Amino acid sequence: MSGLRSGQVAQAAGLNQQTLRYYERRGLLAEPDRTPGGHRLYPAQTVTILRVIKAAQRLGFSLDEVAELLEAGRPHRGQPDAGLRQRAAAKLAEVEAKIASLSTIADTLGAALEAGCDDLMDCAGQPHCPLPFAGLASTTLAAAPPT
Amino acid sequence: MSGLRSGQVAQAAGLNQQTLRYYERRGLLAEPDRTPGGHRLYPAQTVTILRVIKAAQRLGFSLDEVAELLEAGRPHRGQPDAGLRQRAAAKLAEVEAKIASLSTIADTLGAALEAGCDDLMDCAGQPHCPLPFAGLASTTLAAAPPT
DNA sequence: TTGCATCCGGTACCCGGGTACGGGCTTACC
DNA sequence: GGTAAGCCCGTACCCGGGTACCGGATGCAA
Repeated sequence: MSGLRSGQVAQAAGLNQQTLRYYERRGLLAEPDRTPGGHRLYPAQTVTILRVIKAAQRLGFSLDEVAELLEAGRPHRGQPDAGLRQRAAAKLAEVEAKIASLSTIADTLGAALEAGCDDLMDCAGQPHCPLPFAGLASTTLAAAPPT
Repeated sequence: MSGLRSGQVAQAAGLNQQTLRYYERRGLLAEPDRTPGGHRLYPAQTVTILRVIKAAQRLGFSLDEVAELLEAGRPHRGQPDAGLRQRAAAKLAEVEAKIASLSTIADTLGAALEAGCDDLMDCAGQPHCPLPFAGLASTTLAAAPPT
């Protein structure tokens, strides 16, 4: 019933132990139990958590955002936490915005390929090729919060 | 017909001069002409290029990748560069993969919201909530090149 | 020609996200 | 009990992408 040791977890999740400790420091991973000697004992669930973290992260969430998401998705302790929903909903909107932008890019790339557009710059700068890059850029910038 | 000075370009593109020089060092921006005194004189096109760079970058391309894209999209000098097409096509595939992943995440978030799934971890770890996070994670990992 | 805004280059620093290293203590197994 | 593998913590380092600071040189206009 001991749980998993850091090495096992790390291996199972495909990352290294330093990273586990790092996530722990960052608050992404709860502090696990310890053996009497001080070695970490992780619940099996941890591997799943790590996968989730990695997945979210790969998709453009920062560790802080991931932490937020996890936090947001945590069991309501006492409160029917509507705040979580809001965060989740906000994230959803973010994701959708990213998808939209990426779709634009994809279309653009596709169109460029199709059209034999050989110089992205020319295309973006001149009206002969319907490259929405520039517009996309400004749109994106306008839509984005002051980074 | 002096062209634009770094400050103007920077302002027009919404970033600062250091960044221009940085991009130049990185090879994203060609070295511009100079005044006799050594001040940079950018062609107006540069602003567009910068917008493109920013747009691409915001969408998850690293500077190196952006450089590649620009390089790829450059006029064929002598060759009918099929290589460019390939790169562009590869990027397109990448983008589409990202979109797919993001869509999964979006669906997941949406489903979680709908289902009143309050703890992402529980959901991801147990079958009662159809959260594809874990699967997504492994899929993504498997599909991705050795980062 | 003087003067102020700009720009130059170089170097140093910041942040996010890890990763490596090293000395020392646990665990586990024989 | 001995010994190797594994883990501990702290600290330092790496990379990407910028950004800041600085002293000195230019640009440009009055």
